[in-house]
Amino acid sequence: MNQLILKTPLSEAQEDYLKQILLLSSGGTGSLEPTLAVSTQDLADEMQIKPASVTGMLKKLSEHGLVEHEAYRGVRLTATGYKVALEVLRHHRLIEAYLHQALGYGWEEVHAEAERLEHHISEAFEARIAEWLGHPSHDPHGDPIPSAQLELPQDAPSQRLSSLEDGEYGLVMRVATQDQDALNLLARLGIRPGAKVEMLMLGHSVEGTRVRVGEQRYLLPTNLAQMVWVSPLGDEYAG
Amino acid sequence: MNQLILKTPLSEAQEDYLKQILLLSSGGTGSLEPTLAVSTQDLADEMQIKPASVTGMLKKLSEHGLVEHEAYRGVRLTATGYKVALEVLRHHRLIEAYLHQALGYGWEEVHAEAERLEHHISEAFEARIAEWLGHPSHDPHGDPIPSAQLELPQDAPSQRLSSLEDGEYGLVMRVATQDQDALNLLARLGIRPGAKVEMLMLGHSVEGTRVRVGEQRYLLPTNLAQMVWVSPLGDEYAG
DNA sequence: CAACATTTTTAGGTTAGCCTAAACTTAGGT
DNA sequence: ACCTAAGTTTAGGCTAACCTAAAAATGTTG
Repeated sequence: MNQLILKTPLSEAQEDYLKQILLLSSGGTGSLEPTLAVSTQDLADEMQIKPASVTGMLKKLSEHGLVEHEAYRGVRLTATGYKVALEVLRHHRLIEAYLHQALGYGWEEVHAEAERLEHHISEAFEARIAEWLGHPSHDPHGDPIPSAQLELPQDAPSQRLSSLEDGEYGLVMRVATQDQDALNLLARLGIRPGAKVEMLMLGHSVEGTRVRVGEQRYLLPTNLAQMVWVSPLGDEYAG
Repeated sequence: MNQLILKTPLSEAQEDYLKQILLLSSGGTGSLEPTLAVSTQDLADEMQIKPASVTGMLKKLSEHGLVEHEAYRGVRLTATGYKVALEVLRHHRLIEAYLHQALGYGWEEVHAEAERLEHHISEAFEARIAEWLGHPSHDPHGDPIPSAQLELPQDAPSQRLSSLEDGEYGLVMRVATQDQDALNLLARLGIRPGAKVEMLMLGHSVEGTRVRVGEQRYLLPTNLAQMVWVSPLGDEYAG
């Protein structure tokens, strides 16, 4: 319903740039407010292309009024660019939710498929799957889905699993990575949105982060523990 | 299941060429046996591009061993090219069926959406929607869907609606056009797979083709009546 | 069977989006 | 304040898939 009207329809590459600028500028906290400027390098790393190619594309996006690019100082989304990025993100996350709930994909499997489909569905398709899903506010990774009006749901505050105190319990709210191997591992351990995780005593060490999920104890690489966002439960919820 | 392994993954454009060569070479009869060679001109017309562009692409497809192109004499699919074309067609028609049955699209609306999606779904997605649908043999237009092994269902013989005798009844089996306006008109009149149509007395004239659908009588442009394939029912099934 | 209209190919050009290599900021350490 | 490393931009290339214009092959027809 919120079909944005632009002079030129955007290419797949252009949509991906805008989406990545949004994700990087909001710093992976899930809040999606485009605060910081994003560097050419960071975009290049994220998109697996060379910085020189990024510069070229930023010039084009800038001419189209979708970003503001100050040479050597990074790039920011304009109001229009921000809306387009949210629209792409809405497509992506609705598709993830649909693949999971309607077609039985595992929550860790949906990203790659959504990544390709997000650029090729119509507004009608978006509307129909949103309807089927009951207009969900979050995707299977716990990421917020912009509404049809491109507004973001208000998320309860959460913290990284790695920041829980020894003995503290957390309810997993988000798994914030797109790395397929990381997703596979976390899925295998049962660390997914809705799961309860305990930070073990002496849980923080150079060897990693020690946690309990269900009956099992795991030594988790700390960088993985940083990708998992939890809402603390207090020790009384043990079990 | 039947993921074809090719040295180079094909581009969207290449897949479209192979699909169109298959559809044109089987002459729109629905049988999908690649009998005739296809001319550069016909491909150019169908795909809305210039003949010169077609020649260039045929050269490339020929180098990849997907078609045999004899200069000035048209093009044919090789065995490999035929399989790829069937795979693309399977994607297309499964998607059409899924959009219709799972997401409530009208049968006349599904083509455009499927046209874009067919190139961007994984084999896993194909398998899941095929499963959900119960491995259908035909899409919402009545076109046959190649099986996962790329075999085609055996269709009962049918004839064009325009070839029914005066007073004869026909059961609509296929609506063989991709023209959106033609589809809209036929859908509005209730002429869809499964519908029963009567050829009226004096039904054939230069003004068009006169038919009855349900309670209503229509003067149908004859070219539209030629797109509709029916299985004759005999007059006794009146009503 | 020669001439012409049609079809097809060739030759050369465009745009999008990537690349490499080299030149140019900018910022940090002393 | 300078010098260097890191980050960025410029310049020049490449490929895919389209285009136009002109040349060449085909086949139909008088």
